[in-house]
Amino acid sequence: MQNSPFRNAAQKEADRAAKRDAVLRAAVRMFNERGFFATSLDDVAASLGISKRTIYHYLANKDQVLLECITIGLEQLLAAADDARAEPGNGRDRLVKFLRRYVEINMDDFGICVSRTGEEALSRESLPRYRALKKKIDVAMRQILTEAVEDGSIGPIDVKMTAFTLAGALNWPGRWYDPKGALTPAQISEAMVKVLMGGLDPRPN
Amino acid sequence: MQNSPFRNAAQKEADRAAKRDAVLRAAVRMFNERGFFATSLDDVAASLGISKRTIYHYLANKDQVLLECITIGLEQLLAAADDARAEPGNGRDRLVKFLRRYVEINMDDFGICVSRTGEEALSRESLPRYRALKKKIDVAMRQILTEAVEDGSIGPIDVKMTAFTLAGALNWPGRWYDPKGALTPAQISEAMVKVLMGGLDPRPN
DNA sequence: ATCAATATGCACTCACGAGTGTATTGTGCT
DNA sequence: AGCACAATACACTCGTGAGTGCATATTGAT
Repeated sequence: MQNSPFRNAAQKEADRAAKRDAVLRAAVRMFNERGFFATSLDDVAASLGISKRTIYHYLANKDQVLLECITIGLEQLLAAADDARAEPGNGRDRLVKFLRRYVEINMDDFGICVSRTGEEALSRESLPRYRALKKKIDVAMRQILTEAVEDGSIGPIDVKMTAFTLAGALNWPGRWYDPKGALTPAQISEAMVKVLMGGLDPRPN
Repeated sequence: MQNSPFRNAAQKEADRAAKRDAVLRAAVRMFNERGFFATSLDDVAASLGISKRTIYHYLANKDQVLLECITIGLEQLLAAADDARAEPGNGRDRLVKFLRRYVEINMDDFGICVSRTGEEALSRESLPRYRALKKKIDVAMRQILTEAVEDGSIGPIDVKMTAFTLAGALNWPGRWYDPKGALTPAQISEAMVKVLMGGLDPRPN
């Protein structure tokens, strides 16, 4: 299979995907740095040494650039939920696994983009897809919480409010995390999950 | 003192302040609804039945409109910290008081604006003031936490990470709170604080 | 070598929105 | 009455950035 057009076609496909990916990666970094609205596609193109027109060969418009970035981030979160649920141990173990990973994703480029971007940035057409993914994650979170409550490995908390509270706390690092700071994502994630699991009230021990 | 020019001058001042205030109130609502960048001052003016030029008689530019809105929100939070610290009871009581109020402020128009607005939206000139206020609140939060740890009314938590975790959780309602929803701010605030204080782990009781 | 398709750049249009110059109206003061 | 000043509107400039038409370059296929 030296010169089969198949392999070649696949190669082309891969090339194209790699370029598209590079655009998204450059875009998400600039979105996170300067904000979505303060970033022009001309800026993104310049940072890659290409022209804006080229970007439009891989992505339909600015809105789609953002939607793709967010989708990547959200899909990482979904994958984290699936992974956690496949884990052995009790409900609490799976929950902790999920939370730990959730925080870490929120300090990754695409995750940061998710936690920094509100609905206002997306177009009317992109919103349904965005909301659907968000919903899926919320459902997964509640499911994991419910299972943990049911097997008694965490206390009998209000699942809905707890899911909201956790989501807020876990998303926040996307706002202040500094890769050049002293703490690593793993340390931050561990400390935050500890606070959330243990609560502030003193524990008899 | 029927026709004293003093009263008149004061009256004028008050009129002016009231109008300025009305502009800010209209602006903050639209910022929250559609996002800062998607809101033009023409829109804000139209919603008040005035022309954009009038807005510029009360505020220097769009950046200042935003800064004022955020400042109002942040100052409410600062006031909440002061109030809480003046409260009787132990450290935990004061902390709970502060947290409860913090959440509620984040469901008020100006508070929502604070939690929805990132640094990217502000101009270089406005940032120092913004950051200074943010810092003050963070300091106050840590102070309250430290006092509670020291008098033993909450567990020996990591103050810095806890402050971050709390801030995230408490700010989140600004993103999803819907005034037309079933839950009142007081209910949400109570439930969230309960989750944070108690944690997820089961408590022997 | 040539053709078709894909990739890329250049230069443009177009809309929108921040901010302003100037004219007009209203209001209290003397 | 007339003056000074605040309030407000209208109509404008000007920059910026999304998106596009067209021309060119590159590359794989025959």
